[in-house]
Amino acid sequence: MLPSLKVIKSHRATGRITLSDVAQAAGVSPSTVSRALRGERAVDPALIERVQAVSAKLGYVPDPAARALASQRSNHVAILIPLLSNALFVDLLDAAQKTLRGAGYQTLMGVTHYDASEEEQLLREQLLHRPAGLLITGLDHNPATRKLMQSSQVPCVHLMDLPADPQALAPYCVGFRQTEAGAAMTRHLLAQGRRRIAFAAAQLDPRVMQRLKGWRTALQAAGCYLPTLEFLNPAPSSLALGGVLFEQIMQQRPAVDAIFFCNDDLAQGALMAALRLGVDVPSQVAIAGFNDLTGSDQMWPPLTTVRTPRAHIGQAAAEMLLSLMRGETPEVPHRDLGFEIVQRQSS
Amino acid sequence: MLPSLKVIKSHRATGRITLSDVAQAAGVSPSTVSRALRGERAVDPALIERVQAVSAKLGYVPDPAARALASQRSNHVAILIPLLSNALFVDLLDAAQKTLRGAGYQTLMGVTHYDASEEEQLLREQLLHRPAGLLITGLDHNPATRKLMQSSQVPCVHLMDLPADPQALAPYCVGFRQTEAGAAMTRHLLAQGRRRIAFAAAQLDPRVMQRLKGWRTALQAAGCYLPTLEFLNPAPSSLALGGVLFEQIMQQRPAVDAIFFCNDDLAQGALMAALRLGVDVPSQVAIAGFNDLTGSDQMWPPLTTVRTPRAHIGQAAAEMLLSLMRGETPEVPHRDLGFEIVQRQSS
DNA sequence: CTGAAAGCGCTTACAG
DNA sequence: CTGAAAGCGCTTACAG
Repeated sequence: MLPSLKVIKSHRATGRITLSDVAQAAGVSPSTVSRALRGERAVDPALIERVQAVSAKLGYVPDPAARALASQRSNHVAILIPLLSNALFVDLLDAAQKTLRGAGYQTLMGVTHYDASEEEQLLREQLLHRPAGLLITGLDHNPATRKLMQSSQVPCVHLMDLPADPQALAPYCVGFRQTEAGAAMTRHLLAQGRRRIAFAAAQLDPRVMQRLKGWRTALQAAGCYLPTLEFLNPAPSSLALGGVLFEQIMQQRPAVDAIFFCNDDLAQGALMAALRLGVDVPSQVAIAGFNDLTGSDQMWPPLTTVRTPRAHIGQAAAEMLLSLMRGETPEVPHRDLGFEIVQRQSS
Repeated sequence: MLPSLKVIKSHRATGRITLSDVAQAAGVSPSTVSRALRGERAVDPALIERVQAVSAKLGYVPDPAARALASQRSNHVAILIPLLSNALFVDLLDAAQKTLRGAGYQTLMGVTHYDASEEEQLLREQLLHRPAGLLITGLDHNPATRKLMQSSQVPCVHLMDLPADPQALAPYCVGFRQTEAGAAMTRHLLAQGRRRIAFAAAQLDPRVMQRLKGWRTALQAAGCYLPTLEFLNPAPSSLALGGVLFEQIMQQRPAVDAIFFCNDDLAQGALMAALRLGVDVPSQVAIAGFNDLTGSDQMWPPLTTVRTPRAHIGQAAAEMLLSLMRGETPEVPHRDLGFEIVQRQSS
C-alpha cells in the first residue's frame, strides 16, 4: 500500500512539486528517488515501482535547470546549420528535432550563415548551456571551433558529409558521398548522350565543391572536360540566381547540351528562365539539379535530380548522438546513407 | 589599481570561473558582483566598472543553469510555430531568432503541426524550462493552452494575427489583418475585370479561414459570390496539391476566370499545372497567391500575390517580447504591420 | 549602496 | 542497495 497522499503538498515557496516531496511521500530518501527515476541500476525494483507511482500521482516533473546545475549536463542538444533559407537544412533540422524530442531532449538551433567565425561564436554560446550533445553540419571547421568541440567533451555528430578517406580517424558523421553523387549525375547525363555538360553552382560551400570535383572527374574520364564549362558563383543559392546563371551560360556557351546545377533551387530557376526565354528543355539543353527539393517534381518539365536522404540523415544522426550520449560506442562511426538519381523529363 | 590577478584561479572542481572568483578578485561580495554585472541600479558606479573589468579579465561567463535555478527564469524564449515545411514560418523563426539572440536569448523552437493538443504538450514541456518569454503563432488555442500561458505568467506575444475587434482586450500580438488581405486581393482581381473568382485553399487553419471570409465579403459586395466557387482542402499546402486543385477547378468550373490561392505554394503548383495542361495564364484564367514566397517572382508567368511582412513580424514580435520581459508595457499592444498587393503577370 | 546567508532543486561521491 | 551531506553557481530578501 502506498502511504496516503492527500496531505502531501509542496513545502517550497515556488509551489513546485520537488524531488523531496516525492521522497517524503514515498518514504525514501531523495537520493533514492533521484536514482529510481533516472533508471539507474542498483535500486530495489520494488522501490523503483513505488517511487514511480508516487511521482506520477504527484505529477512530479524534474527541474531541468537544477538537474543541469547538479550534473553539469543539460538536456539540450545544440544543432548548427548554415542557413534556414535552404529547405535542405530545414528538413535536416526538422527530422533531428523530432527524434531528439522523442528522447526527451530540447533542440537549440544555431544558424551559421556559412561563416566560420559565426559558427565558432555560436558554438561558444551554446556550450555555456552544457549541451548533452552536438549536431554540426559539415566536416570542416576552423581550428578554434574544433578545439572547442574537443575540449568541451560534448558528444558530437557531423551531418551531410563523410571523410574522403573511409579509413581516416574522422569524427562521427552521417551523410553521403558528395563527390560520388556529383560524378553519378554527370555519368547519368553522359549516358543519355550529353557531351557538353556545364556545372553551375552557387554558395560554393565545401559540399558543393565536392560535387564539382565529382563532375570534373566523370567528365575527364569521358574525355569531355573543359574548364570553361564551370560556372561558379559564391552568392547564396536561389531560384533567381539559377535564372541568371542559365541566361549567362546560354549566352556564353550556346553549344552546351546539359547543365548540372549544384542545388535544385538553381535548377528550378533555370527551368523557369528557359520557359521565359523560349529555350526548350530537354531537347535544346538538359537540366539537372541536386537534392530533389520540394516542387522539383512539379516543375515543367519535371526536374531530373539527385535525391538526397536529408530527413533520414537528420534522424540517423540524432540516433547516433543519442547512443553516444548514453556512453555507447557506435560500431559504425561513419554512416553512408547514399543517394539516388531521379530521372525525370528535364533530361 | 586593480588587485593583481595572476594568482586568481577557480577553486571549483569544475574549473569554471565563477561569480565568487570574480568577487574575490575584485574584493567585493558575490552579491555585489551579481548586481553589478546585471546592471541593477543601486550599485556604486566605480564598483560596477571595477567588477566589469575584473570579470572581463578573468573571462567570466555566468552559468545559465545556476541563474535559472536561482532566479526561476531562464534565458530561453520558446517559439511555437505550426510547421517547418511552410517557408512562411521559417522566415518568422529566422527573424525572431536573430533578434532574440542579439539580446542574449536562446530560442527554443516547437513545431505544433497545426495540432492543438500537440501545441499544449509542447508548451507544457517548454514551460519546464521556465522560459523568459513566449512567442506563439495565432490567436486561438485550446483552453488548456490558454490556461497554461496565463498561469505561467510568462510574457507572451502572438504572431501573424490580430484580434477581429481592435478594441478587444486581446493579448499582445503582431501581424496583419488576414481578412482584409483576402478581401483586398479579391477586389484587385475584380478591378481587373475578373468576375468568376474561385478561392482555393489547403490546411484550413484559422488564418486561411479569415482570408476566405475576406474573399467572400468582397465578392458579395460585388454581387459575384457563389458558394460553388469555394474549393477547400484540409490537406497540407504544397505545390503538388496546388496542381491538383487547379485541375479540379478547371474541370468542374471551366467558366472560372480567376483563382485566388490561399498560399503561394499552391499557386505555384497551379502555374506549373497550367503549363502542363496548356491552359494560358492569365488570358484564360488569372492566378493569384498569398505571401509572396521565394520563387513566386521567378514563376512563368510571375505570380500576382499578397506580400506579407513575415520577417518584419518575427522581428517586431521579438522586440515587443523583449520589452515585455524588461517589465515594460508596450503602448501599442496590437501591431498591424500591413500587407501589399504585388501585381505581376499571372493576373 | 553593500554583504552574509539562505535557498533554488537537483546529483553524486562517500559511507554504510 | 540506501541515505546523509555536500555541492553545483547563481539570486534575492533581509539587515545594516
